[in-house]
Amino acid sequence: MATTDKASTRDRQLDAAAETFYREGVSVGVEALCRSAGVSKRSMYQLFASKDEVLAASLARRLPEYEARLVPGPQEETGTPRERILHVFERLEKASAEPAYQGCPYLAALVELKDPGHPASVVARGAKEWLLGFFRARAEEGGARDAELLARQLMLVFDGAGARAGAGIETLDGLTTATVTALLDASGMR
Amino acid sequence: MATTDKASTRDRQLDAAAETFYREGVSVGVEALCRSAGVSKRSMYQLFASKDEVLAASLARRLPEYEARLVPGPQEETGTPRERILHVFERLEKASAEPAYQGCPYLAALVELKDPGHPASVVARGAKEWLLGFFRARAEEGGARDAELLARQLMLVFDGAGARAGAGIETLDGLTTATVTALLDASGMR
DNA sequence: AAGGTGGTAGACCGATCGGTTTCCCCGCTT
DNA sequence: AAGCGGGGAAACCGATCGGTCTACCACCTT
Repeated sequence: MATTDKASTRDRQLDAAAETFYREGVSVGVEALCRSAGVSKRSMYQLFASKDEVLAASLARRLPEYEARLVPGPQEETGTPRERILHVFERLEKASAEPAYQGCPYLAALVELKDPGHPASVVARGAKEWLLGFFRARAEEGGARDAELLARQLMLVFDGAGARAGAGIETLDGLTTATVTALLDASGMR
Repeated sequence: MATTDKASTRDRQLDAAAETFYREGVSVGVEALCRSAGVSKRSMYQLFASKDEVLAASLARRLPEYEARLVPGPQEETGTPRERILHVFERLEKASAEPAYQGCPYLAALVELKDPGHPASVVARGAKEWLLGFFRARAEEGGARDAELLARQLMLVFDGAGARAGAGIETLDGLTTATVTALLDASGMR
């Protein structure tokens, strides 16, 4: 049948790979990757040229879902710009409370692969760029005095909170929302 | 002579190891570690039980220097609490401008070794705890409304900025000092 | 029923991992 | 000068790395 064609097999492998990479780190072995996907090495290497490509593709595959979780309505502008920004951090705090939380997978990939030219690093930078752009757009809508500055400040808080919560040295119950509120107020955003 | 006794040999190995771990990541091989220290594996394993121990010891060895760079006078309270906090971020921004900057080595270790029980993770958590304590003490001295909250906010900014600058996706010229100033003002600190 | 076809398990490859051991030389002691 | 001990180079160990390939099996077509 058509539901088990190449594409969906590929997607299932990428979903399993994304979860395994996230749980174990990017240095996890190909064997473990295949085991978690329930597929043989031969099959995986028929779809992907290398482990690096699997990593990059698995990060890319999660991107739409990642973005949709932080920003629910892509077009439907639900709420004020301020509310939409705060919503991102509420989702972050919620996610970080889960026991399996390990921090933002895109920032983790950038840190673990120190190589900026790695295909997965390119994907990860794209994810960060997208969120920065979202913050900047909302900051402009909200009339911040310096939208670019505010957006970069919010990224600092977002990535700092993700990294610290993921490392288990911070708990974030209301911490980021309190911080972001202070920064929004200081920026003159309504 | 006494200057080339066990202790100083050990320290030289740890200094070289710290630099190599920082440059290459914690997954660097023992062989490269020995090469950079100019010592054979045999000698290194006479001083350290395992690579994990070398990593933990090398992070611990850098700790006093790391702390002194962020907080110049340990006892001599130079400047107001606000100035002393801002000084930390000025040093961070200065360090992050160097081309070899890779982010805070302690946060990187926590992210790369996902194991919180790893001896190096314990050292790294200690480094983070120390800075948090410094911020909290200054926040109290400065009369912040909620010193603990402010200290945690500053750690968010510190680690977020270090991670992003280290990953090469942020530049930090004045970004953290502007952010911290806004947070200090919002906290009611004088 | 016969003959593909595609995917699986897993052997296999050379390289490298962390760690141990052998061999040998070099410098110190007496 | 003879002997000793520490350390460097490198062989070596079993395990694992990323990646390839063979052997087989289950199913689909005709």
